[in-house]
Amino acid sequence: MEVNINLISALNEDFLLQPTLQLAPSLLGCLLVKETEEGTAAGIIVETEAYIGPMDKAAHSYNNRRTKRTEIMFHHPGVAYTYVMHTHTLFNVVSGEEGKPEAVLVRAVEPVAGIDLMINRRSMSDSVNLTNGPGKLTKALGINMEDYGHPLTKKPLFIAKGTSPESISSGKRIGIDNSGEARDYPWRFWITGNRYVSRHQIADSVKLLNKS
DNA sequence: TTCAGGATGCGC
DNA sequence: CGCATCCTGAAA
Repeated sequence: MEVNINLISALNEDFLLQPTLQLAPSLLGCLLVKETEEGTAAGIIVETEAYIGPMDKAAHSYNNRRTKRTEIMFHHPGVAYTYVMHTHTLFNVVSGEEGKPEAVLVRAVEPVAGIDLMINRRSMSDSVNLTNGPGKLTKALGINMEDYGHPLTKKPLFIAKGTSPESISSGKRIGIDNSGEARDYPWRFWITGNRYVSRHQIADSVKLLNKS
C-alpha cells in the first residue's frame, strides 16, 4: 500500500545529532524520502551500518583521512555523504560531532511510495530486489552526487519519522573483509526478519530490542 | 561461481 | 600508472 508522503514531515535535526552507534539503529523504521521532477519516492529504512573514523579501519575517514570525498564527514552532522563505488552511488548520514568524521550507511529500504517510479528507474519490477542493497536503493530513490552535503531535514532529500521496529538485530558489517580487526565490529543493524534486508545473517547476529 | 564496470584515493 | 574498494547484474 502506498503511503501519502504529503502528510509526512522531516525529522528535527536533534534526532540526527545522536551519537553514531545510537543513531544507526534509531534510523531503522524511519522514512527516507527523495523528491524530484519525476515524482516522489520513499522507503522505510530497514538496514544501516555505523562507520566511526578515525579509529575504524573500514571507514573512509580512517586515520582522519580528509579528501574531497570525505570532507563532508568532518562537517556538521545531519547531512548526506554520498559517494560513488564502481558504478553505484551509496548514501550515508553524516553523524558525530563536528570535526569527528563519522557516518551511518543506509544499506536497504522497504519501498512505500513512488513504487512505479522506482520500478522505472531500476528497470525491474521485483519488489524485494528493488531496494535491498545500498547501490540499489539510491538508484530507485534517485539519490546521486548532487545530494552530497544536503541537510536531511529539508526537501528534496530528507528523513522522516516512521514506526519504530518491534525487533532490531546487529552483526558484522558487509563488504569490509580487508579491514583488519574492524571487520568484526557488530555495527550493522537491521529490522529483525525484514525481507528487504540486503543479506540475511544468522550466525553471530544479536537481537538488541524486542518489544512485547 | 566469476567478472567487469568505473569513481575515487593512495602509493610507486 | 597499478591496485583496492561500504556494489551489482550478467555470464558461465
